Amino acid sequence: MLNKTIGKVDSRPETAAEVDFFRHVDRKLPAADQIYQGLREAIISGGLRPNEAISENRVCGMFNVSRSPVRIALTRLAEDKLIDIFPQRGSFVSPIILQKVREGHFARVALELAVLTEAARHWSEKASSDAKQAIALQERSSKSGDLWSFHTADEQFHRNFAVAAKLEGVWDTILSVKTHLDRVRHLAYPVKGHMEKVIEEHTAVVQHLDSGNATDAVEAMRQHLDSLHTTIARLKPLHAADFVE
Amino acid sequence: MLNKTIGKVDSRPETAAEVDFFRHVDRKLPAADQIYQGLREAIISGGLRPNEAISENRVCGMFNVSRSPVRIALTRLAEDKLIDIFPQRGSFVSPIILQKVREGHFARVALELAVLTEAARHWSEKASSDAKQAIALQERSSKSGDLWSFHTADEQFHRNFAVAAKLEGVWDTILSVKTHLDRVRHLAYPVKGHMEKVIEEHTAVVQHLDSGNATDAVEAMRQHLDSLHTTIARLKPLHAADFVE
DNA sequence: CTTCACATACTAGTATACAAGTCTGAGAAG
DNA sequence: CTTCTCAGACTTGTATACTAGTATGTGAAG
Repeated sequence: MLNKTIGKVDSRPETAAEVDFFRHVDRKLPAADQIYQGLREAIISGGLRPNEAISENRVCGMFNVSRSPVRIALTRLAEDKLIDIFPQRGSFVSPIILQKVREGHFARVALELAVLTEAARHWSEKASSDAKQAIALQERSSKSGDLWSFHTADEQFHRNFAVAAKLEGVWDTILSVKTHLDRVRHLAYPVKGHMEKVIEEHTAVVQHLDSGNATDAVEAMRQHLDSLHTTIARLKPLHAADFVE
Repeated sequence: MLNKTIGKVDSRPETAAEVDFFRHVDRKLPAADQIYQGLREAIISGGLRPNEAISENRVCGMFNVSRSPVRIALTRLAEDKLIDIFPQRGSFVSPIILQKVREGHFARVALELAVLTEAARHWSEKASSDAKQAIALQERSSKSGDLWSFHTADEQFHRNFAVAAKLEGVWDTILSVKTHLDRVRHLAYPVKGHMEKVIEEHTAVVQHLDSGNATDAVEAMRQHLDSLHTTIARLKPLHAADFVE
């Protein structure tokens, strides 16, 4: 089925990033979606580094597909500002743009606090147990040192409030504004004690909600979210080459 | 340059919507972007109606291009939830999903009020005159009855606050959450007195800011944004076939 | 008349071919 | 050695060909 072009690309040696992150796509599902998700995770988690060249043909080799689905995926990543496409010149992983991180943080705080206020009005046994389950998952990931599973459990925790507020669609918006924060966050995870601190702050938010104190829960969440600011200040000098603005 | 396939499609009669909204693309700029923008405007403004079939080949005929850039554009529209793609079955303009409208409204209010609060802290002569200029533009569009230019002037007015707050990127987020609201809004414009009311409310917000009263400005903006709720309640029975949920 | 089988004409997903701009390096001219 | 030219190997953008799944209408069987 695949012609010589694919065969040639497939037979060349792959870089470490490609071996670690990418496997052949499931042919029963749309290839473009799998490529988009795979590249997105790789960029956010740092497997593909800022300013790294990422030509369409290279991605074809990573996933063993043609350029058609690859182009769809790259266009979506460009819309997310995770890559920059320069026509006839190349495509590159975006640097981490500090202005975008600031704006993403601003939007995330506004949305999450509004959602949390609404979630407090609908707080239930189920919402509480779902939140605690997500925290337990983070504790396991923290002990085993699995950064990506800690990250997904974190998202599950925050997403719960949107579900509880019956505003699940707003979570998709939060996810998209969070994108550039997450790139910074993944630089912070290796820091000793970071995961434990996050778990403590999550626990505090749920305790306030369980005791019916919405105002304190919102304030605890605001502090939790704002702790990213100090993280950025600490990381900026360590990764100057990956940041702009 | 173009082959017989395009020629054939090009020679068939076009529907009213196609004649009104679509012209050949500018070959100096990326076709996919122009197709995306053109279709997006057509869907939001109602030129392409909810549930209308919109196959890739049909779009090829509208813009006189091949399927490659069309697929890019349709994929992006699907991500915006403006169309639904059913593999091997067809693509269709999404119905107006009331849950998405509610969630979009919730997110927009949270973001715009946060932005406005920040803008008030940086309020300046220039910001004030820019806002008044956008209002003047809306007055002209209102008198001439140009719905789309009224809409773009409305966006310019709201965008000003993001610029004043030095959070221009947040406006892009507001734009994307606004999408489904705008589809409803365009059904509302023909209502007598609607545009005049919007202009009054905009004027009130600027007056509060000019007199340094941030709290009143935020409250006036909240009322302005919430007026959409009554609009939806009024429109829902008139367009039941276009709405779901 | 009803129902089932199948040819046909769609659909979107994927692969490939071609177009056109950009960078780079080799080699000749000075 | 320096500088210019140009061929060739990239890049993304666009067009076309092919794959496979789906809807529909026609005609035969009952």
